Amino acid sequence: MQLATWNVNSLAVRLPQVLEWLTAHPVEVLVLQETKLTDDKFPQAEIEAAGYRVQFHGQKTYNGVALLSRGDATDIVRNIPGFDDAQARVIAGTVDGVRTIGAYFPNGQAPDSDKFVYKMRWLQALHDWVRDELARHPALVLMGDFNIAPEDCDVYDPVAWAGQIHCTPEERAHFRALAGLGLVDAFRLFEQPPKSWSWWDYRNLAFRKNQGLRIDHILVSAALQPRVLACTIDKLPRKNERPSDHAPVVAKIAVQ
DNA sequence: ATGACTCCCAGTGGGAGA
Repeated sequence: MQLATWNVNSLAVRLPQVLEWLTAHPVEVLVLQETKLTDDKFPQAEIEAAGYRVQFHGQKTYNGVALLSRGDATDIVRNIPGFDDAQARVIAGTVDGVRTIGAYFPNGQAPDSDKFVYKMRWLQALHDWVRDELARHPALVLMGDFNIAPEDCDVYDPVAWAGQIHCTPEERAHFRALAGLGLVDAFRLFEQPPKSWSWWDYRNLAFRKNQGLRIDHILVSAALQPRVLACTIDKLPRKNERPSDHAPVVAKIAVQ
C-alpha cells in the first residue's frame, strides 16, 4: 500500500491538482494540510466521486487537514486529545490496520516569537500523544508538514538557515524526540538524490534554482519499518502552472 | 534588501506562510 502527504496551500485552489494527482497515483491513503476550508465548504462529494473516503478538520483562512483513504478509516481523532487548540492541525484514523496520523505542525514564524512558544507546546503535546498512540497501535505512521528540517542536509543553504525557523536546535530536538519513540524517517531508509527538498519558496525562482527545504516527512513505527519498500518526493506537481509550494511525499509499504 | 510569491479576507492593503 502507498501512503502520501501533501501540503496543498488551499484545497479550494488545488482540488483539481489533487484529483489529477490521485488519478496518476492511486495511493491508499493521502493526508492533506493547509486545506484552509471550514468543514461546510469541504469538497467531500468531489473526493468521494474520485473513489476516496475522506475525513476532515478545518477552519477559515488557515490550517485545516484531511485524511483520504480507499478503505474505511476508523477511530477518527481530530487534533491532539487533551491539548486545547483553536487551530485545526491533526487528523488521525486507522486504515488497513495502519494507525495514520496526518499533521500540520505549526510554522513557528521566528525563534523569538509567541508562535515559536506555541510550536514548542504543540510539539510536546504531540510527542506525548503519539507515545500513547504507539502503545495502542504498534503499526503507526506519522506524516505531514512538520515545518522542521531535521538535518543540515535537508536545507539548501544550511549556513544561511542556521538557527532560523525550521532549523533551530529546539525544533530538531523535538524531531529527534519523535524518533526516540521508535519512529523512523522513511525517506532516509533509502539512498536519495542529494538536495532533495519537499518545499520551495514561491519567491526568487527558488524552485528553478532548487533552493528548498525538506520539511514534509513520513515517520513509521519500528513495527512497520521492515515493511517500508520505498519513500520518494514527487516534484512534478511543483511544476504545475499554479502549484502548491510543497510537493507530495509518498511511502510504499508491503501489505501483510 | 525590512524585497521577491501566493493565499486569504478584505476592500484598492495587510497578515501569514516558510
